[in-house]
Order: sequence, then C-alpha cells, then structure tokens
Amino acid sequence: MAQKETVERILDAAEALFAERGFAETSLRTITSTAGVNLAAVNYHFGSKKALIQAVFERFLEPLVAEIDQRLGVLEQNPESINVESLLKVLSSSIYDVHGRNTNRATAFMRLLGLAYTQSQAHVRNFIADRYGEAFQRYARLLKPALPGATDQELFWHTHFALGTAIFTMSNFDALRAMAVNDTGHRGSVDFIVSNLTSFMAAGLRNASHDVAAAVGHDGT
Amino acid sequence: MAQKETVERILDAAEALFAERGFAETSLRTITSTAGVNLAAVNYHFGSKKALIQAVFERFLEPLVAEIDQRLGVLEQNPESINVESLLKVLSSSIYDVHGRNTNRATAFMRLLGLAYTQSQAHVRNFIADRYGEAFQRYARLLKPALPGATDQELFWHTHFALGTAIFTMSNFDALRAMAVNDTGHRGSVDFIVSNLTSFMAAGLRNASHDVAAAVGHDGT
DNA sequence: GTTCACCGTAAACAATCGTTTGAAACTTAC
DNA sequence: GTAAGTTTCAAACGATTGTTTACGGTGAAC
Repeated sequence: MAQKETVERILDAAEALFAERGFAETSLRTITSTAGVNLAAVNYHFGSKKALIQAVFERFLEPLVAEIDQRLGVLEQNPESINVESLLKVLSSSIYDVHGRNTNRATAFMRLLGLAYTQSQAHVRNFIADRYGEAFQRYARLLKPALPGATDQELFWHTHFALGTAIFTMSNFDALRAMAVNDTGHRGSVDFIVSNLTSFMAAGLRNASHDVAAAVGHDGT
Repeated sequence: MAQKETVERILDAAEALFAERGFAETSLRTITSTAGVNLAAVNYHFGSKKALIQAVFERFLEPLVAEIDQRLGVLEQNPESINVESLLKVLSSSIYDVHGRNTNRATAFMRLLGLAYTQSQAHVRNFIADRYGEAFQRYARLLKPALPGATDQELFWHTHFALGTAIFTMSNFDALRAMAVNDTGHRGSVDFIVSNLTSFMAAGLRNASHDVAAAVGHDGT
C-alpha cells in the first residue's frame, strides 16, 4: 500500500491546496501535513515542486483530453452536425462525464487551469502546450469551418475570449455563486449556469466577427 | 527631491514587476534594486508589502474610476444613447485616455487588474471593493435597462461572463499576444484586440438571453 | 549653533521556503 | 533468516523572504 497511497494522497492534497491558494502560496509543508505524509516524500516521489505541479495537471488532463478526443471523433463522422454549439457541448459534456457529479473536483480543476494561465508559472504552460497542444489544434481545426467569414486572427482571439469566459467563471465558481444568491436570491443550478455560459460563448463567437468589422480596420500590426 | 522621488520610483518598479510576475513572486529586494533605492525604503514609506500593493492599485485606479464616473455622467444626460456598446465603450475609452498612448503601461495595468481577481490576495479584493464598489454599482444600474428581457439571474451571470472575458484577456495579454503571433503570424494591435473584445462581450450580452431560454428550464435552484 | 523632524542606509533579524541527508522501517525474494 | 531494494522519517541544509534596528545625513526653525 506504500507508494500508491502516498503518491495519491500528495496529489489529492496538492490539487485542492493549489486550487485554493495558488502555487507559490502553497508550501510543500502544508501539502504534506494535510496529506499526512512526510515532507521529504514529495521530493522522493516527484523530484521537485515543479514536477509535482505538472503531475497534478497530468492526472487531471489525461482522461479529460482522451474523452474530448473520442467525442470529437464521433462528431467527425457526422460532419453536418458540427457547429459552434455542438463543439462547445463536447467540452462541457466531457468534463461532466469524466469527473461525474463531483462538482468540487471539477471547479477546483478549472481554478487550476486559470492559475496555470495567470500565475507566471511558465513551466506549466509549456508542459500543457507540449503535452496537449495537438488536441487543442484538432479542436481548432473543427471550429474554423463552424465560424465562416472569420479571419485567422479573429478566430484566434475569439476562441481565447471564449476560453477566458469559461476559465474565469469556473475558477471563481463558488465565489460567483455566493454573489449570485446575494444579488438575485437564486443560487442557480449547475445546469442553468453552464447553459447560460455556453450560450454566451456561442453568441460571442458567432456574432463578434460581424460586428467588429465596421468598427476598426483590420490592421493587426 | 527626497521623498517624492523615492516613493514614485518604488511605485513604478513595483507596478511593472507585479504585472510581470505577480505579487508573491516579486520580492521587495528586486523591487528596490530595480528602483535604485534602499530595501528598507518600502517599509519606511508604505509600512508593509501589502500596503505597497494597495498603493500601486490606488495610484492607477483613482484617475481611472474618476474618468469612468465622469463619462457615465455625460452618458446619463443623453439617456437614449445608453446601450451595451456605449457602456462598454466607456470602459475601454477611459483606460485609453487615462494612460494615453503608453501601451506598456496600459497592458501592465490590465494584467494587474486581472491579477487582483485571480491571485488569492484577499486584501486586494477587499481594498478595491471597499474603495470602488460604489462606482461598480452605478455601472450595473445603467446596464440593466440596456439589456431588456433578461431576468435578474441572467443579467447577473451574463455580466460576470463578460467581466471574466475581459479580465482573462487582460491578465494574459502578453502571453496571448505571443501565442497569436505564433499561430497567426500577426501580433494584433491593441485597437484591434480591444475592438474584438468589446464586440465579443456585446454579442454575448445581447444574444445569450434569447438563446438559452429554450435550452434549459429556468429552475435556478 | 542647537534642535528637531524627516529620510536614507547597512546590517541584522526571525521566519519560511525547497531540497538534501543518513539512517530507520518496511517489503520482497531467495 | 538473511540480503536487497524500497519507502518513510527526523533533522538539518543553504537560500530567500518580509521586517526591524541603530546610526548617519540633511535641511529648516528658532
């Protein structure tokens, strides 16, 4: 029971603590103490703190990307069913299916994804880009014909706008829900929020290109 | 020349370094050394690192919020001119006018705004909420009639979706631009990106409500 | 010329960080 | 039961962190 238990306990604790406070703000000592293992165990099993961070991402991204990839394969067999909404649905459904009803885990991971972008940790971005860049490119290839009329530049920025919308919302999910119940009296079901989020992203992707053309010259310097 | 020079040199260096690496990742020693002042000067003039962080935000939020507030006052005198686009334009124009053509400062400023949300620094969020919460509420009051047909719940979530889009883009501005030049060959001018961002947010705000109604029951549990 | 308040400086402070060490405890295999 | 290999452990390492101290310098007030 030795290794596997220790390694997974470290990963569980690290995942939760990183999501809660960030990478630099979480020390190995708080990780190992909440995991109930010795301090040296992290460097023994993972080698370094950076490697631990990457392992946390790897554990989560591996099954998720596999699920997305498989669903994209299914979608490609019915090309006429490919559109913005169905492509977005692939993502939300994959997250939901891979990590099931464990909403805490899913939101914790989304916060991690957001932190990977925001915290300067370049090695995390490089790791993700190296490891899963191919999957992202496949997704982008399918999205492009679903948004006819958009230039490559527009496609890039609009997809990252949509990505940002999702990451921000998920990474602050609990805080936003608390504010929502305070402001509106309704907490909002997960389905309700995800549906609204998907609609927002789809509307932005679909309509931004048409609206922006008149407002600015496409210099792109 | 003593005090003013030192204080502003510290603020300049801190602003640039915080934007570049984040708060926890920037030590007082690197701040004071790039500012060319003594290490103890930070604690002497500001009291602590937290107070320095707040001072950095205060220095650039103060004129910005004042500019936004003034523009909202102008807008309110022509109520028929109030719509989603004009309200979003108030924000982008204010940033542009306050920090002028100094693109570096503006993007650094954007990253700081994003970091304020993302980095767990609770004291920053509390400071901003206490200081500038009133201005945010005024903006929200003007936005509501600009989005007729949306329920309070939808209004809340969609505005926070838009907020997330902007914050994510801002806080990763340089990284996204680097990816853009890699993927598309174009870096994208600030005007181009801001225009696309505004269009994306406006499209999302306008159209999300209509699209979502059919897709999910408005349970909001 | 002395006082006084303010500012800059070098040095040290205590705390915390990630990492390493060397030996004990354990598991596995023969 | 012994040897080999793996995992755990307490302790320490060197480096870096934010903060404080004690002292030197400056310039205006009177």
